[in-house]
Amino acid sequence: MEGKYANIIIDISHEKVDRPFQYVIPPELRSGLEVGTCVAVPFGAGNHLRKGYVIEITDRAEFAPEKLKSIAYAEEKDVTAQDNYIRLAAWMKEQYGSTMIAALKTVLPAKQKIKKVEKKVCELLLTKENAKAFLEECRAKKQVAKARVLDELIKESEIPVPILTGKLHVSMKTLESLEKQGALRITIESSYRNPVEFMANKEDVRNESYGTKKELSEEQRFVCGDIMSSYDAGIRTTCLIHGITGSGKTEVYLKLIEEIVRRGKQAIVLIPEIALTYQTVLRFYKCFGSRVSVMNSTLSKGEKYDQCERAKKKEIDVIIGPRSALFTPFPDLGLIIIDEEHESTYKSEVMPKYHARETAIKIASMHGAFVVLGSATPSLESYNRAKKGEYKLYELKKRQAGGELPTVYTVDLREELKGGNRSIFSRRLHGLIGGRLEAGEQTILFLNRRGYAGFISCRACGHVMKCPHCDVSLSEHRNGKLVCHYCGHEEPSVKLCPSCGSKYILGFRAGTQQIEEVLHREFPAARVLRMDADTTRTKDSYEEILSGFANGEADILVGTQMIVKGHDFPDVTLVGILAADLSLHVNDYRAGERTFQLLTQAAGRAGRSGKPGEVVIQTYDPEHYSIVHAASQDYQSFYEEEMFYRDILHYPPASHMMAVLIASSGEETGLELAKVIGELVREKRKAADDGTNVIGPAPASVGRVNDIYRYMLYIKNAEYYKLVEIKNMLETYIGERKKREELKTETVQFDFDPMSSY
DNA sequence: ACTCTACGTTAA
DNA sequence: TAACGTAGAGTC
Repeated sequence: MEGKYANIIIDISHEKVDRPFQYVIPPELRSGLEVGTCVAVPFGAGNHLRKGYVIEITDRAEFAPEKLKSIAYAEEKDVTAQDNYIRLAAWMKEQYGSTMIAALKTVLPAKQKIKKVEKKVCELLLTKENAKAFLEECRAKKQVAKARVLDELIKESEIPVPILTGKLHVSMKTLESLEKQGALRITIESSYRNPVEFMANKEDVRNESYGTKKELSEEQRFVCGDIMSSYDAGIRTTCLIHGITGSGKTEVYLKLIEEIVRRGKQAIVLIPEIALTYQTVLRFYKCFGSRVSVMNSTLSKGEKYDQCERAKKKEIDVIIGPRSALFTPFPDLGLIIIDEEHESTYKSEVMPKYHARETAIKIASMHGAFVVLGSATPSLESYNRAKKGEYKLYELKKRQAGGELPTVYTVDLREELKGGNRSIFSRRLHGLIGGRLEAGEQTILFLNRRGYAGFISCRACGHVMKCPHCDVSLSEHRNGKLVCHYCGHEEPSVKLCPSCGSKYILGFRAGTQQIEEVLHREFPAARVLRMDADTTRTKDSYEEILSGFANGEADILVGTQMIVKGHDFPDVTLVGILAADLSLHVNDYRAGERTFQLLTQAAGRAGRSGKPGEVVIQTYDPEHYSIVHAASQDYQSFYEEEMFYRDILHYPPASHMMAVLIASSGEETGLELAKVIGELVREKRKAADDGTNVIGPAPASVGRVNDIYRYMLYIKNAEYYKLVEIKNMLETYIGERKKREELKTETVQFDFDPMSSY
């Protein structure tokens, strides 16, 4: 790449210098320099040579050119892990439309707070008498700080540095000077803490009931064997394991990791944060002991840093964690496993809005590793790729404990209304709950209100108000109008159902709290646990409720989607899904897919340990394909029907879609810019004639945040790289207008194949 | 992280 | 007022 200047991030862990600095590229380095290259540059007043990373090469001087210094030299092109990760950051910036800094920050392991982890200790080297003499000498020289230190050290010969610098107000300089004079020594004790050992203490590890190494079933053995022999043959194709709920995917993961570790490689296991529980971690700990570690959001930066260091030094072979664990710097990475691959938490919500699946595949290809995806309800994206042969598909069709899949009843709530039942519980569900209480078995009641966004539906016939252009539900605005958040289509609110004329057409309101109250009224003897955002403020309370329920401390658990993930409840034989429609009609094209996933996962909770399970799905729309196929536990049919709709409407994975968020402090200026951008893309693409489809602009569903107005554009194209081209074009366009100071508060953000609605 | 600078303290 | 110490700013 041509360019006179290089923007460089200095390798110093301090927020104040955590930004690019521009340097002149000397002629002899013109050819050999690229983004990601490690260079040495003079930095600061002392012009000390420091390590840095090239993040951009440009012709534009962004700083007074006469003040620019020159790069001293470029590091030899050794393929260190670090360089790999810089290149990964550059890839993410390009793929997902982010700043280089943001990409680097997500990719590079936390370097900060090293001091807190390293325990620095001051140790007196002189004898007490000599020290006293030296102390007097310092007093004489008016070196009060030094005197203070010596005074303390005479009392106690070993003192941690933070105490000296903190309480005694002594600078590091003073201590160093004392060290030079030979009065004391500063020693660094670095102590790693292993969060797994911390978690998995005592009897639990020896307790056999927590599923130790079981014999693999024939199915499981076949999958492991086939994957490993492909690996040994040098094949690195991504694998998708589609295994029904309870088919024992974790056993397959454990076996695969064992094989990979035996070959001297390391493995990363990604799980949705919500499923990262004591139970899960313990299973891995039992297999790999202290060679496994956890990464999660409750760890401090220092602890995260520890994990990275241990990974680099090969002190661990396996790391378990959420999305961010992807960037654990293993030197010989062999395998990345993504469990519950369809989960939307694998897509980052902040810049860079990367998807863990694609990023994992990129990382794997950089390391000669491969990726295994696993789910009972694979995302349409993954299953589509498996069908096209891009991924290798494996199926696990048998339940591990030999149990049958539960019996599913679909209850039509419209019929309940006709029959005069206005309760939250249908008569069937009510009866079954009573039966379970008598039999002493457990029940889970599930309210899937994720992304619930005020859709309007008819209680009598189930009709839902939809956009005539986008096939997503219309949302009710405060001004009473119904709005589509993809294209901006607006229509007045309705009093009577346009389909059947009933006046019972309105939004849906019910919370876990109301359900709990009704339960107390109807089943006074039942012990009820409730789990939602209110009752799980802290991480521990979440764990407490789940394990409490698993241990039989309650008869009924009421909760939102958090209860259907991860935990095994052997005594649950009834699952009630109270309003399956809630997740069906959010204003998002993935609503059908999400509903199918939630229902299947929830139904899979019932009857896990041999005892037969029953599931009741309550809905106003029993004919909807998501509900029908979830009830019959038929992924294949669901996939085909959903894919048919995606094809027609060019939604992912049939096509790719880029969401463009335009934010501005001005209501008009924002809309104006959104329109201009829309037209710009339309013009350019009409000329190219490549099937690009521009939708909008429309106000975002949260149209104003902190007095910033937000507008959305959606751009669709079958080719991902075409969208990247458009993104790059828009980035330059915005950059130029910013430089001419035509744009000030306006910002533009991109989200590729979005998982969340705006 | 390191250096520089400006300001504060202190003992003569 | 020098000499020492310290807090804060800036680093292309």
